[in-house]
Amino acid sequence: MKILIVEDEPKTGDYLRQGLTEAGFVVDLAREGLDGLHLATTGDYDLLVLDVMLPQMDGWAVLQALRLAGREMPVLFLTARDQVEDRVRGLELGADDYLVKPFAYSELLARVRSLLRRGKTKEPEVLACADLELDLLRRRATRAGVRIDLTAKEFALLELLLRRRGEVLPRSLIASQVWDMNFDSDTNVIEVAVRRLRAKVDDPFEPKLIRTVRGMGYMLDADVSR
Amino acid sequence: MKILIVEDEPKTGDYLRQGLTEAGFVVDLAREGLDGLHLATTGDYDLLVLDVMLPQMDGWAVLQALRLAGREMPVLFLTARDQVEDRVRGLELGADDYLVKPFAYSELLARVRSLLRRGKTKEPEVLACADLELDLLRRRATRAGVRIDLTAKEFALLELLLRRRGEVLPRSLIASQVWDMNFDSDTNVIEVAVRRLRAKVDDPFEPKLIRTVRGMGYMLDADVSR
DNA sequence: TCCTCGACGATCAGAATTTTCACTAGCCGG
DNA sequence: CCGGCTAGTGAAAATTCTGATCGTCGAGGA
Repeated sequence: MKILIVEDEPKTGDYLRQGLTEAGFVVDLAREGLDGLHLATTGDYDLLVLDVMLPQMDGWAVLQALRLAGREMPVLFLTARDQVEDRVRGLELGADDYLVKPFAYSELLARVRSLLRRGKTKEPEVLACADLELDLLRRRATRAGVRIDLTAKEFALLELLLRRRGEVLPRSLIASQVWDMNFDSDTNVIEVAVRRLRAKVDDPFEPKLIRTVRGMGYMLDADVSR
Repeated sequence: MKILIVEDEPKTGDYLRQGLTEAGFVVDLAREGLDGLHLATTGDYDLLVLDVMLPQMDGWAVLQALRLAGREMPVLFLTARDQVEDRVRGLELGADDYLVKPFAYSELLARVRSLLRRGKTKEPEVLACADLELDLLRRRATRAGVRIDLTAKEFALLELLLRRRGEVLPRSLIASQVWDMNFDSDTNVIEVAVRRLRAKVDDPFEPKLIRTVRGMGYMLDADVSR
């Protein structure tokens, strides 16, 4: 798998190159937009990692030119915090996913792998259940059209519940997914987290979506039965 | 590599078995102390994962009997939170490392690998520099004999600094090790974390050990030069 | 059927930790 | 000596965890 990185900032560029190389990809790195565009149109890359902020020719311009040239490989955009609007703009131009700096290495790998796996077929970037929606790209939730701000843990928990909607998720699973923890033990972080999530997502609305399954775990479902 | 787990609590047991199996180990699981002891003395295991709390025959008893029988394989003890005293007791009896429940999967793997790697040769479990000591097992720091309580992040940071004592650690390295983050960006978490660590570890003492290397990063050293 | 007990989950407030933000101080090159 | 950049600082905000207590469901017995 060949990946092209277009990133002017040396540290980030090296970090990306090293990280992706270690993960077994073949990586090229362009330090500025024009070089990047040139390489991207000539070379045979499976994925492009593209910084939004570039001197001279910025990320959008590169992306636009690339698409005009008929190149359809998936593109992972790197954007700085508080540039969420960039994302929307980029999405319209045909970016495939976003990563907000600073980001965790595990996050980077996950996105890259996901993009490569699905190729051009975009996987749903919005999870939904009844009137509850979770936009994975914008990292934002909505219920009945009302925007809901979620913290990292809340987001992770809701994402898990939505991805496995209709299934009962045992605490141990939730713990291992959301906390990377083995739970045995004497803490009730999960209950508290569910409480917080409910307060935002269920309390002000009907019907209640997060259901407790006694002795088993939690389930998210729009089912009206009983 | 063959590992024996002795754990009565089904969830934890299954979690451990599954986790270690997936990591490529051959795993046996005993549900109670006596079974565990029997298997451990008969079978040919490279490592024992032993819960402290067991019905009938508890972890210490198993360990003791095992050592009496001349079995010298490394032992990883599982203890519940707030049982730090258990640790001391276990250490005296010849346990090799501890894991406090609940624990992260990554933590488990790290400990297991480390124990297997070093075999019977215990690697230093206390890092030190001048009169500053960091006890990795008890997760406790000490300076000039004074005990210092550290938070998770503080501990991780200090451990990193101590492990690479005398080296200048660039921010990007610290970020990737302690935060698993790519830093680019506009936050100063590292500065703040260093500040907090200094407040505990350096402010009340002399000489100052954590040095700032302008434009480069941070370094921990007892060097008196300049 | 109704009651009681015990286990499990819910809830809340407070504490601890971590992050963000705004501002200050210090170093370095010109 | 003057900016301009880098690091230090303090305080507030945000998030997460802990611990205590309360409520509720359901099994089993009266």
